[in-house]
Amino acid sequence: MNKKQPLPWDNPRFHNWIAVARACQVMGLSLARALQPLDIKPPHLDILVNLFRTPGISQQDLADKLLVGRSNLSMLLPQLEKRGLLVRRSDPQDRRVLRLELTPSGTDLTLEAIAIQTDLIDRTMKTASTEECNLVGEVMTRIIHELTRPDGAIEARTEEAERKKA
Amino acid sequence: MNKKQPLPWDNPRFHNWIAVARACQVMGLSLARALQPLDIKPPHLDILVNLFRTPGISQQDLADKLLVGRSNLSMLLPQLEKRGLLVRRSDPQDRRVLRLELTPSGTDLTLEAIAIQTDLIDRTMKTASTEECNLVGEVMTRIIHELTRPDGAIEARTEEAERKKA
DNA sequence: TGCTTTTTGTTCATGGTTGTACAATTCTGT
DNA sequence: ACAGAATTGTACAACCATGAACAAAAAGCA
Repeated sequence: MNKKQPLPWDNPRFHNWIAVARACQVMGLSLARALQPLDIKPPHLDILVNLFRTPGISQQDLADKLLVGRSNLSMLLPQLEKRGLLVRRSDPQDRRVLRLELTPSGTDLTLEAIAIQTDLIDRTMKTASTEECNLVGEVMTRIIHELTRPDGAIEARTEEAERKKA
Repeated sequence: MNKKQPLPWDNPRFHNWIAVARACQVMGLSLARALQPLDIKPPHLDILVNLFRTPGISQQDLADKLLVGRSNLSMLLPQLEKRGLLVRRSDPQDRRVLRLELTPSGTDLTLEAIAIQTDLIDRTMKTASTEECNLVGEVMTRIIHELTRPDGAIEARTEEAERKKA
């Protein structure tokens, strides 16, 4: 039954990717800790940064960008709105969508959070040269493109997505 | 108030790290999908692989390796044990600890899952040469070491951890 | 030995994420 | 114009992960 299964510990792609995954995990934990003083978590930061760079985006488009379910944003956004960090304005052109925008205080908080994140990344990668960083980013970009191709291994097999194909 | 906050979009360390984070996210989603036929999820795979490579490990040591809370394993392990994938044998030397070990069928499933993961990684990184992979792993390893230093930004600030310092 | 402290695993309340079901709105094709 | 399909956001139940509180066992120390 075992159709030749050599263990992959010596496979360069395999074990180096494992290092990538672990680095992401520890970076995520460190970021969560570094953001505690601002009382936000990494998912909130993702939202805020996207709103900063793309004001007026809809909840659905934001969910697509972040690769999370839109129900997730339906829970998170009202909570950030109550904190006065953003506003959800109904679009007169299409009354289904809510256009998202940072408030001034939301923009301030976002800039603070970005500074914290940038500082963490800079300190963490201080031993990597610009050329090394660019090569890493190059490899990662190819991975992302490979996995997000239309036939890629990424789309969730939900009923809604199945119907969309038909 | 704004003490010079240039936006980091052009900072090589910053934007290349963002690519790393996104690659990890899409790879995690893809792995979850690829593992569906085996009815396990990435966290289960992490557990199984560690048990495969370190038989007889205790729950606490496993939690430390995986960087998750031990209460998490207290929920997950009995469920994997009920599926017959592993056994938890009480240590006669120290009757507090439970020694974890894969069953034969657990080993089989682990090998299948590793094959699936290896295949996914190989396909995804096929455009990256061995040298590129090794450089990526090198950079990631330095990041991990930087973040897991004793004074690093990783340890959770829990009451238990605070007491340990005193 | 006795007493305190530490360690291990479990239980439980809390909060986060997901997918599904649903109402409101817009689009499509005839 | 109008009925059916598609899209947007919400509500909800299920599942996962976490930290705190706890009981049992071991270790440290007088």
